[in-house]
This record gives sequence, structure tokens and C-alpha cells, in this order.
Amino acid sequence: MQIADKYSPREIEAKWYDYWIERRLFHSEPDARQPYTIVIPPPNVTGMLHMGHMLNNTLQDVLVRRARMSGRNACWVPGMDHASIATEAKVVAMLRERGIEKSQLSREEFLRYAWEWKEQYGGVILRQLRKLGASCDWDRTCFTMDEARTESVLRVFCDLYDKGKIYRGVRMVNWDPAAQTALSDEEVIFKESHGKLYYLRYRLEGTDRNIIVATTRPETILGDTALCVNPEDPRYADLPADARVIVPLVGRSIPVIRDTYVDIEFGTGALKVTPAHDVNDYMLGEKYGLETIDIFNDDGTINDKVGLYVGEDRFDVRHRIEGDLAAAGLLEKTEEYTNNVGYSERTGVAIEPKLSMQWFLSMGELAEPATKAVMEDAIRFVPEKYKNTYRHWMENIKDWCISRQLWWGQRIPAWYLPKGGFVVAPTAEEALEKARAKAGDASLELADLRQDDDVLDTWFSSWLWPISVFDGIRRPDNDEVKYYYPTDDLVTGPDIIFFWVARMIMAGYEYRGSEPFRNVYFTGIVRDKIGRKMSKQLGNSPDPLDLIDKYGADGVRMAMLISSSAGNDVMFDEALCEQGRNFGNKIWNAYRLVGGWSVDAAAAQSENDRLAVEWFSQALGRSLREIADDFRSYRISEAFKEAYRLFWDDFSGLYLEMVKPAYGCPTDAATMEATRGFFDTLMRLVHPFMPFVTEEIWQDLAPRAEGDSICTAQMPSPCEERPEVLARFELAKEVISSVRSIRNQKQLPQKEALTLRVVVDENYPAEYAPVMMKMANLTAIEPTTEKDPAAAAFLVKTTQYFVPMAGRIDVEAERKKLSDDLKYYEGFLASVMKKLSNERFVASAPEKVVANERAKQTDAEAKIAALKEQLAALE
RNA sequence: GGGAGCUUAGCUCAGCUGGUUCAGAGCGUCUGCCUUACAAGCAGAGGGUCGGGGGUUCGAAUCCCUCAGCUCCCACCA
Repeated sequence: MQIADKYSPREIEAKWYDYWIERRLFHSEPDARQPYTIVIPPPNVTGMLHMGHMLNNTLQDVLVRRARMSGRNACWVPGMDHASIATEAKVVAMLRERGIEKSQLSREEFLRYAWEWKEQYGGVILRQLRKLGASCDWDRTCFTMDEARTESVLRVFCDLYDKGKIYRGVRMVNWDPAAQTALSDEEVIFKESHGKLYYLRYRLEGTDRNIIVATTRPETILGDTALCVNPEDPRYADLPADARVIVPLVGRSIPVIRDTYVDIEFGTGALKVTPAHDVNDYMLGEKYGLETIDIFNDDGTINDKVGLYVGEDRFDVRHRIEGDLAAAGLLEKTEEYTNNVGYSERTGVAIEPKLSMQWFLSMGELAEPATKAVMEDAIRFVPEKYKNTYRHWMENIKDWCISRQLWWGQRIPAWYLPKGGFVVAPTAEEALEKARAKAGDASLELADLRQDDDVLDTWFSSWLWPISVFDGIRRPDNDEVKYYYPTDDLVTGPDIIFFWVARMIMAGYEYRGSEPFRNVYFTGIVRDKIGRKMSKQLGNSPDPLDLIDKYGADGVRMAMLISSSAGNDVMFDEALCEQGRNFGNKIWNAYRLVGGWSVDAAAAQSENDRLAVEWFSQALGRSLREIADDFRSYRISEAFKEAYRLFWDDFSGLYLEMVKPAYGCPTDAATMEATRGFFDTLMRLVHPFMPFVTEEIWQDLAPRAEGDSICTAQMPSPCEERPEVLARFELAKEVISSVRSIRNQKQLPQKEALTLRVVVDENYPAEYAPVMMKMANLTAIEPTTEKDPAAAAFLVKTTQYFVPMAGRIDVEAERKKLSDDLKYYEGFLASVMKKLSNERFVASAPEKVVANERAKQTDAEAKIAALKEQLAALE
């Protein structure tokens, strides 16, 4: 067939992907088979394929393809996430480039632009995934904001509201002044930041005395409504109960309160209380009924509540106020200080704790079954260590702020009545009905109602994903959701364990009464080869499409697989792709070799070939068992490495070399058939890892019917186990490499055939004589009892072998080698004997282990005897 | 401040229930080969006190304690 001695993936990969798609081989419909389901972690609609996706989706594809070949009805549902903040930011930026400000647009106009953007640029990533070979059921592609998903989200919102789990209220939330929206706690990233600690003078009213307060945020004095000290603090014990102080610069008089919350050790022991801008201060404010003065606009500039610094940015004010305080003699001193500051995950700006009206989901009850499921392994986490993380979060779960002050997303289905109050309903029509009933006014029209302006957190739609992709919210009894749900495996990163995994589990129990998936496989982070996280800023992340172009998808997939054990970070090195490409080439060339053989139909199978076939069947069986075992425990990397080793070392290095006919000579029919059979099996085994090259070869291996594909062929199962075959072959293999090693040491050319003499005993694999002769290039293997001093000697197990060297032997070197060996085995025997003469060992170790030690003893004794004989022969 | 994890060959990592000649693999290195499938290849070799110390055990890379170094997660200390 092919002539090229280099495998070139490019055309071949495109060809087969099209073939698979045209024949809809990845499409799944419910049937009598057992389902195997994976839902993709939906990438952001704005996203571009990066190395993290490569890792994640390669693993999913391996699992899906293997399941598909194992008789399961495999369904991998792809999709995208609308990613409210990220997408809205992208659209705003795009508009700005065109000279349009979001603030000039109505909500409807903005959304029109956003959808336009989504249709044009969104979802690039799904097309990119095809290049990787992802065997998704593309007919099922979902979007978290498409009609079915949106309707599901709104229904769930209404349902949870009706159940009393969703409530609306004024709370302290994380405010992102750049995106101008609230964020959930999970979207805030704390980072150490270097700042100053400012010591401010608060004049005690009616005296000359100053109380010094340490703060990191002097600009918030505008919102101070109290000063707090610890009641136990002797420094302030003399203050009258109704003491008041004057806020510096502002001049406002505020009360001094006493609470043990204040740490006596910190700063001066006096705390300024700004209930509107600090979570703890807010709690103090609640406790003591303090006024809250919100001093910020939504964009982080100062508002006109106090009349100072109006319209200036919070950070500029921090600078300026320092000077103003100092000038007024109100600044005692400043110190360098390091503390934790929260930043927005999306926009990167410092979060402002802000009191605002938001929607919340109460999590306590939802968390209960979800915690239990993971702790009791109804849902299995791989690796297990994440169970701890999960439990800790679940047991300390806080209510989820689900409203966002954005436009791109599902708008909260709450409508406000003209005379106050609101109704919650999935559609405007139902809302109107409810509103009329609530207001007792049948003349109420839709125009009289005002829908809530906020949209829902993106995760409020993704948490339904495993259910909503099968339309299991709107139509809970439909055949698809009943068939595909619960899904089998979820492959994702531990960074979204709270954002997504935990919440899907909660939604699963709330809306289906069962787990959304049975196993969660956590991948690691892809790092560069010196361990840095891959990032755009560092520019250390290769473009996956370039890599695919250069090494083929199969090659890049292999790079991801070989370096990724579950939950461990991947140290990515482009050299791994090269190794992957080489493997594809190896497979290709092995196939070229076999393809070049001619068959003599009349010829009988040689003993050599029969032995080779027998042995490789066993080697193959052993690997199949091992790989199946690896998959059961999600050691996917290990599974791949074993398949790699099997093909490269056992099949190409040993088996093919064993049965390879001499140049120009034919092979026999039985050997050819067996070899092609092995190839077929190996291709099926390797296919989930490297789908393209395996399909190319599998298709050529035998006549195939239209529409046949290795994708839907059966995963091979091992033949009956005969361990003695492997054990005997191992001896022969050792003889072969010993002869080769001698050849190397003596610098003999490969072409020069040698003779081998053997002192036959029960560990001599006589049946493999033809194999040993071929593989070690021997003219003969002769039995002997003579120790030949002019021969290079070696020992396999207890059997002595000699390669006559006719004068090329260095007796001294030979003697040294033998006596080194002898010394080693004598030491070894001594340690075995020490064990065996230890009564406690013999008494308490399992019988099997003791028997093993005795076998070692016999073995070592025989070896020592043989070595002594060989040494004697050299005298 | 709380918690989890990691440390095995030059590099990246396996080593699953403590027990086989258990100290492994791949890559890199070194030596020799353009041998008729593949130099993107073949044959062979070298390389480690399993982070340090202590303990349990007949037996420890594996279990326990401790110290050191690194990583991650959680947490409102102004």
C-alpha cells in the first residue's frame, strides 16, 4: 500500500474526522444498550482552545471512545457556557472600539449586539475541538443560554423561590467596581498586597484627648459611624459610657462602642467602624444599630453623601487623604503593612464590600444530600484527596448570591407591581396573572409591571447542565433524561469544584433525586516545563492548533496522556509531542513492514513463528488485563504507557523481529493471519488514545463495509492466561540480550554470526532455540559440559552459557566479572539465609513469602556453584 | 491562622494491600550501528543512602512520629 516512510497526519486526520461526522458515528440515541454519558465542562463562548482544554478533552475522549468500543451506548454532550461577565466585557470592549458606549444603549440594543457577537465569534472552541478528534455528539450541542436551557433556568428559579429557598434582600456583597456587579464569594480571589497602616487621630469629644485608630483604608473614614474598643482594654477603661469622638476631616461626631470583637493586640486597640464598607463592621453595625453611610458610587468613585472628594476614585482619594490628614495634624504616623485584599476573578480590580439589594439562594438544605453522596462514595472523586476540600466547603456553605448587575444572561423572572411587592413566574404572561391576583386588580397590564433588571449568575445555569442538556428540567419524564442520567464520568479541574461540581451535585439531588455523575476525575493544571502556570501574560503557552499542525492530533494527545496522572499538574514539554509523533510513525512503519510481506500459501508455519505467535498472544493478554485494570482505577496515563510499551517493545521490537521473513522470502499463511490479527487488536486497543492513525491502518487491514469504523469496533479481550509461556520466554529473552551485550562489549559487528554453548538444565528454554538463534544471530546452539576458558560466559537463572571467542577473550577481565558476580550472589545468599534462620520470620511471615525465600536460596546456591565452575575453568 | 498534598536517577514521574532479584519507566546522557519497516530508528551501558532524623515490624520507598523544603485550598483580623 503506502510507500512513504514517514507518517503524515495532516490529511489523514482531516479525512477520518469527516468520515466519522458524515456517518454520524458519534451520535447517540437511547437504545437497549447500557448508556455511557459524559457532559463536557462547557467552555466559555468567548474562549479559545488552550492547553487546559487539550488535557481535559483528550481524557474525556479516551474514556468515551473506550466505552463506545466496549458495548456501551456512548454519548458525549458538547456545549458552551454564556459566561456573563466575560462575554459582556468582550462585547463592551468591542462596542467601545466602534465608538459606542454601553451606557448609550438600551438593554435590547445591547443584547442585539451581544447575540450578533456570539453568532459571529462565539464557539470557535467547539470547532477547534474537532481537530483534536473529540468524539462529541455534535447534534446535541447545547448553549447555556439557548431556549431550552434558559427556560429550565427560569423554572428552577421559580421553583426554588416557591420553596422559599430563594430570597431577596439587602446584604453585604462583593462588589466589582469595574464590571459594576455583585459577585459570589467564589469569584473573589485573595492576594497579599503591600500597603500602609495609617494611624489616625480621633478627638474625644469635649476633651483634648485623641484616640488613635489604625486603618488600611483611610478614605473610608467618610463612612465611619462608630469607634469600637474592647471592653477589657485598660487603655480605654476610663472612657465614659456615652463617649463620642470626632471623625477626622469629616467633623462628624460618632459614638464609642465596646465589643470583644476588637483585638486588643492589634494596632492601638481601637477600631473605626464603617458598616457600609466592611463585612465585620457591617455585623457590628447590625448589632449596635449603627447608621450605615455608603460613600461610593457603583464605579468606585466617591459619591456626594459627605461632600468631600466627590467623584474621585477610591485609590486616588487614599493618596490625597493621607496628605490632607497630615496637613490637618490628624495623622499620627504610617507603617508598612501587608494584608489580604480580595480581587475580582474576572476584571482583576479590588473588590469593594458593598451593601446592596441582591437575590440569594439558601444552601443549607441543598448541601445535605450532596455532602453525603460524596462522603459515602455514591459519587467517587479521583483522586480522593478532594473529598476533604469538598466536605469542608459544604459544611461551611454560605448562601449563594445569584444576581448580577449585567445584561448578558438569564434575566431574573421577578416582576414588580406598581404599588409595591413583586411576583415570580417563568413567563411574563404567568407573571401578569399572578400580579393581577396579588394586587386584586384585573385591569393590570404587562406594561404596568417592571421586570427585575438583574441577570442570574452564569453558574446558576451551568449547575443544571447534566440535567438540562437532556431537557430533564422542563420534561422530567422524557426518555432521554431517564436513559442518560445520571451521567458516568465528569472530567474537570479542581479549581471549579465549588463553582460547578458541588453545585451540580446539589442540583442533581434536588431535581432528579440522584447524583449527576458517578465519578469525578480531577485533572491538574498544565504548566510549562519549568513548572510555571501557562498564561497569556507569560506567553509560555503554545497554541494547541499549532502543535496539532506540527505533530498531529494523535501526537499531541499522547503528550497530554503520558504526562498526566489524576490530580497532578502536567509539566508540558513540546518534546512529548515529538515522542507522540514518533509513536504514530512507529505504528505506521510496523504496518509498512507487514504490508510488504508476501505469503506462500503452501508453506507450513515454522516452529519459530508458532512460538512467536503463542508468546505474543500471551503478552498481549497480560497487557489487556493490566490496561483494563488501569482504566477501572482511572490510571489513564498508566494505561496508555502500557499500550505504548506493548506496541513498541513487545510487538515491534520482539514479535515482528521474530517472525520477520528473510529478505525477499515469503511468510506462511498462518503467521500472516496471526500478525494481521495482532495488528487489528493492537489498533483497537490504541484507538481511544490515538484515534486517527489507528483508523487509517484498521481500514486498510481488511476489506471493510461502507460505514465501518474502528470507532465502533469491539475493544479486544484477552485470551486464556498461560503464565508459563511468558516465564519461559523471559529466559530466552535474557539469553538474547546477554549475547547482544557480549557482542557489544567485544565490539563484534552485528553481521558476524556466533555460536552459543549451553550447559543444559531445567531453566534452559530449549523450545525457544530457533527464536534465540534468529534474534541473537547465532549459527548454532550446542549442548556442552565443558567449561570453555576462551569463551565469554554468562548465566541466566541457573543455566550456564558460553560464547566461544577464539582468542578474543581477556581472561583477567572475565575473571573479574565472574568474581564480582560471585561476590554479589554470596552476599545475596547471606541475606536470604539470615532471613530464613530467623525463627520469627519463618513463624510470622506468610507461607508464600517463606517459600519464596527458600526458592531464592536454591537459586542463589545453584548460581554460586555455576560461577565457581566457570571461574575454575579459567584457571 | 486552619487544612490538604508533595519530596524516589540529570529531567518528568510510576511504585496499588509492608514481602518475588524492589529500587522501576520514559526522556535525556554515553558507546556501537545508515542491519532491506522506521536515524522520528536499532543494540547495549551508566546513573538513585527513595528529603533528614527517629520509631513500629521478622521485614519499610510503602505504616507512625518529628524536622526541613516546596505547592495548593480555605479563613473577616482593622
